Amino acid sequence: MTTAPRRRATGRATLTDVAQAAGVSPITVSRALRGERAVDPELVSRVQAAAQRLGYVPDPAARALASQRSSHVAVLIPALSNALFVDLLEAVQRELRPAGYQTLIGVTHYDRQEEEQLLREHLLHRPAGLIVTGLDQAEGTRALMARSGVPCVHVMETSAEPGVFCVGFSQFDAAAAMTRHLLARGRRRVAFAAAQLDPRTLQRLAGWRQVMQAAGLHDATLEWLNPAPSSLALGGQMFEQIVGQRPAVDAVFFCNDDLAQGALLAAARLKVAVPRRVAVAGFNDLTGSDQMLPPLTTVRTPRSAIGSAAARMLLARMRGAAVAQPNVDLGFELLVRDST
Amino acid sequence: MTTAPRRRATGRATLTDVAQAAGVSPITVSRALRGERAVDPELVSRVQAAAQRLGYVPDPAARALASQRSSHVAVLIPALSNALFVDLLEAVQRELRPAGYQTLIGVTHYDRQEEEQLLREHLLHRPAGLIVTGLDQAEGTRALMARSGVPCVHVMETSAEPGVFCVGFSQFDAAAAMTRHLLARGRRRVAFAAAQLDPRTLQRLAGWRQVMQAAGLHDATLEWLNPAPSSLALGGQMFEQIVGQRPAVDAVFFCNDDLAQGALLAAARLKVAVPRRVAVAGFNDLTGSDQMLPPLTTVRTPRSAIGSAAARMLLARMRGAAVAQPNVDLGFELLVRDST
DNA sequence: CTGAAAGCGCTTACAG
DNA sequence: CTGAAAGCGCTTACAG
Repeated sequence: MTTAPRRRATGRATLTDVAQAAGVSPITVSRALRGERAVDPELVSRVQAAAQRLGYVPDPAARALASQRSSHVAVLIPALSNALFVDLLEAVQRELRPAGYQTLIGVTHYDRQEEEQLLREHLLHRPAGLIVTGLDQAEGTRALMARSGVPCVHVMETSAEPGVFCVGFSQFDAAAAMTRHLLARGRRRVAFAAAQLDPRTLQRLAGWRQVMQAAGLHDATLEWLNPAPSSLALGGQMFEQIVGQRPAVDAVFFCNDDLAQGALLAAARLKVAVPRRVAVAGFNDLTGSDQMLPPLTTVRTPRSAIGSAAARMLLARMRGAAVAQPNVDLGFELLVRDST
Repeated sequence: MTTAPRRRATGRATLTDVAQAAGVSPITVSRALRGERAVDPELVSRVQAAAQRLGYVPDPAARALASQRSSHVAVLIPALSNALFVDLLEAVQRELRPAGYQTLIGVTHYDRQEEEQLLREHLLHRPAGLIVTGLDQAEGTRALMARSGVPCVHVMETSAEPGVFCVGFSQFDAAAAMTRHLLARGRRRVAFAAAQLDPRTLQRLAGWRQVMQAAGLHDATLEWLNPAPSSLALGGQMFEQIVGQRPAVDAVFFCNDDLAQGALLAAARLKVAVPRRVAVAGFNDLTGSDQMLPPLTTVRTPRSAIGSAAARMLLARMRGAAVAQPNVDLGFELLVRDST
């Protein structure tokens, strides 16, 4: 017959309960359960059995207080309204949850000040790890991150900078590839239309620009940049303006699929033939792009794979393991459909 | 000249530091800062000044350990891929963050078992509050919630059940209103097309059914139910099937806008005139519905208002305040555009 | 490989 | 209205 376990106020078994049941000291239970340091295999199994029997689950608050490190991972993303980041997030959670980490989501709204403020708040909770979008943090943000010593992984971009851990792909190359595709299709006046104008959008702009310049086709009137948030409605407006004001334009490369989808809808409304009169291309392959009329040519970006890889890299860093490849480029795929 | 504050290992000032600086006991600092119980106003301001000066921020882990309650609020939603819940979430965070609570998001994927598992995990962290979607929890989930004693608010539906706190609207009434609108437009064979088939979708089905039956127009062949997740592609397929197999149908009421958007795109592809030959209606007024061709008639649902109100209600419950109205109905709005 | 001691930074009763 | 004591449930050095 086993002794009835002592229970704390909340009714949950404690480390001490397990220790008594297993006939060892609490610290041994702690070590056995965490798999830290060498513990006699026989004791380990005795402890595990006792923990199992008592339904023991470590108290995250106590653990955080004693170790000065919580079981939270903070993930900073620009927006939840962009399906891109939802995919990223789901992949991150899928890796982190089974490993015992809780994901705290911070939405920066594409604002570096808000990002810094969010980071500051999250740091108070001593997160075990950090995932942040992009590499373009404010001075203060970088300083906070460095000072905190919390392991961090950047997502969506790549970097060769030493000491920086990141998983992403080359936004520049992806945009260049799409631009080359349009030129290969015989298009000459390829406009670039962008909204939001966050760092990754500007990298795409640069990729487009370089290919256009190399082809001797670049022209400032082909750049349509709008700092407003990306949306179907804005894409429609931009498209209407472009074909209205620059009838010679024979292709529009939008920096994001929602803009391109809006453009396709506007083209139907305005009876502008796509791709006959003007080709339309997007970026990211968001939901619905394959359903458009015509289906949208776009760039498929590996955000789920990025989320998984970043989470696994972070997991390694959090347990102090070495990371063989600190800069992972997951590439992209040109998805040629009927709109170009 | 002020004494240099003692600092803990992490470099952060502690409650004791503030107490020394203010010349009071730690417990008085704790009470003064939390505004709990009566503390001499003069001491309060002295404490606040000291805290300010030392840049004191309470340690969430210590607080959670001592009080057996964390500063987390867990929010359980079915999916992040439905823009509806993203809007809800953003509103919730907007209320909770300034109040000092962190939001932990749990995605159930419309699965009651997964919901129960998620709740179980979150409960280990002793959340201060809980927001859950709908009222249709599994037995075990209900038991866990009741036993935990954690204040909870349900969202998206309404309930008259005593002891249940909820903020939402009548899914049944909203669907009934849309159906009546279609009948008022002279439509007679109004199909109802739904995916996912979660509880709220089934309530909409019931609303449609009741109006159709009351009008003597109900017919089982008008019900198109598909348990697969809702998507543009599925909406297109369903629309194609309906007009193909039931040419007499003169309206299709989709349970969600993404399905209806897909239907509109399919209609364009199939050259089915909307609304002339068949009217199309949706639900939720998601992004893009106003950009469709023709713009989609739908029901605008107040998810942001629901998120804010639910968060405020939870805030009241967490501080032990009485909630005057435990069952808040925020209504809905029929948005008649050109597709009906 | 294992343990006794101390401590993480708060809050909860219990006194006065 | 204020405080001294105890404790929340763990982990971190420090010994052996």
